[in-house]
Amino acid sequence: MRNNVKMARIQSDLTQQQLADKVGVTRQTISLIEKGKYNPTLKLCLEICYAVNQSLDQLFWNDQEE
Amino acid sequence: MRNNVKMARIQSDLTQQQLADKVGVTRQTISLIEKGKYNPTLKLCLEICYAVNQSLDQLFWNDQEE
DNA sequence: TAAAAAAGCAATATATATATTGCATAATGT
DNA sequence: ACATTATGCAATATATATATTGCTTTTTTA
Repeated sequence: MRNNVKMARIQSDLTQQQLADKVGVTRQTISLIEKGKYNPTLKLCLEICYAVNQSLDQLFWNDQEE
Repeated sequence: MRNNVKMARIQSDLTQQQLADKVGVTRQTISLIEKGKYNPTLKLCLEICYAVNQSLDQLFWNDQEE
């Protein structure tokens, strides 16, 4: 579940709390997603994309690992 | 929750059941996702992408609706 | 046009994403 | 150094994604 949320958040100059508020979840949820310990829903992924102006592929794409 | 899963699945010449088997969920889950009545997890979205050789953006991107 | 296959759909059960609270640790600024 | 802010993390609670079963309706094909 690796992703680029943390990098994109920092580039957007947002704290975890600020991003959480923007997308309507708690700070913990953002923290766990950044750490790769959560499997977020598509809706939340999209909201994070909108919040930091990136696409799904930019933030969440992973080549298929065997 | 509109998406392009149904189109991509048909282009890949797969039934709902075959796609479900490929990605390890039930036919119902695929059906509801195609109908836009589910909010799938990122992991499942990625597995669907791999199964039909498309990207997240191709299958699941939606412009932010206000 | 009838049989077979595919898809829709409803109800209930289960697994897990997310919330909540609280505290510990790390980072940042003064 | 100290105060402040940001982040990590654990435990429990809740909401919801997904499974399961079974039946109906639609689509495909012979």
